[in-house]
Amino acid sequence: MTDPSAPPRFRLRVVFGPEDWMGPGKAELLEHIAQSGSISAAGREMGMSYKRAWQLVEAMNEMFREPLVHSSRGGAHGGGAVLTPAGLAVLEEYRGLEDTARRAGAAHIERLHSMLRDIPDGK
Amino acid sequence: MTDPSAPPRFRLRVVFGPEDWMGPGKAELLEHIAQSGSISAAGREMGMSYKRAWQLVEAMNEMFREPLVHSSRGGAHGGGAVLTPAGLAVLEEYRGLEDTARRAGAAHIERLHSMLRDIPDGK
DNA sequence: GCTCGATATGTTTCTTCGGGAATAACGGAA
DNA sequence: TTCCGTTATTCCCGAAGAAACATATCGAGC
Repeated sequence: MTDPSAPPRFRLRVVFGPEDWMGPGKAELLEHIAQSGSISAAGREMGMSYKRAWQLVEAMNEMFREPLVHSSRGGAHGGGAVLTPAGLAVLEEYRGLEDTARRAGAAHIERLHSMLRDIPDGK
Repeated sequence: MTDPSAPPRFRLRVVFGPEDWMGPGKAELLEHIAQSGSISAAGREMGMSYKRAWQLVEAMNEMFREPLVHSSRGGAHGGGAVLTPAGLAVLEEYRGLEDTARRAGAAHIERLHSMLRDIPDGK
């Protein structure tokens, strides 16, 4: 989850309620599902157990009016999962939020960064 | 930590490295220390153990070039803690970042919010 | 109808995190 | 010099959550 090699500068979680929130992990999971067409493959790519990946998917499917991920069992390759239009919309909205917030707060972040003891890197 | 009564809409963590980050909890702790003049009182007010509060203070003091909290033992009332100028600066910078990011992303958040299954409240 | 790969779900084990208790140090004030 | 309330630090333990393991289910294709 927390990538030790290239740490993200910015983590943003939108909290709607005690059980309902949208954050970086879920967004990344949606992206991997969209790309791989599989929950298990997405989890594997993220170093996340299938169970946890599935739990996150279930949580997202329940918190939004329409499910974000459509999954199917059996069949030619055992099954798979795809993003619904709602899933794609939520993902893009979240990514847009991240970009917007990051750009708007860049000056603040830079100022905080410059106050650190050991600056990890100039850029 | 997660307030059940009035859930915040927005949680923002600036990650500088695996060990170094600044988030809502640390910011709130700084505020309570500034107000109460005591680490233990601040922790108590936040429903946080003294141990944890102190650990967070230590982490902040080490990650920034200058310590954010100056603490002293003994004396008239047993001791206390105050924010250094650096502490005040970091706090204000973080709050500024939060405000800026929240305002900039308000439209995105509102759109995500409207896609929820059960909208907690109209406003 | 058997196989295969992925979804779906339960069970058990393990690790991590934080709380709580216990203790020491400190220094002004009575 | 004794008292007091806070900082500082260590140790033990329980709860929470993730990981690991174990099955069951499904459906196209062979």
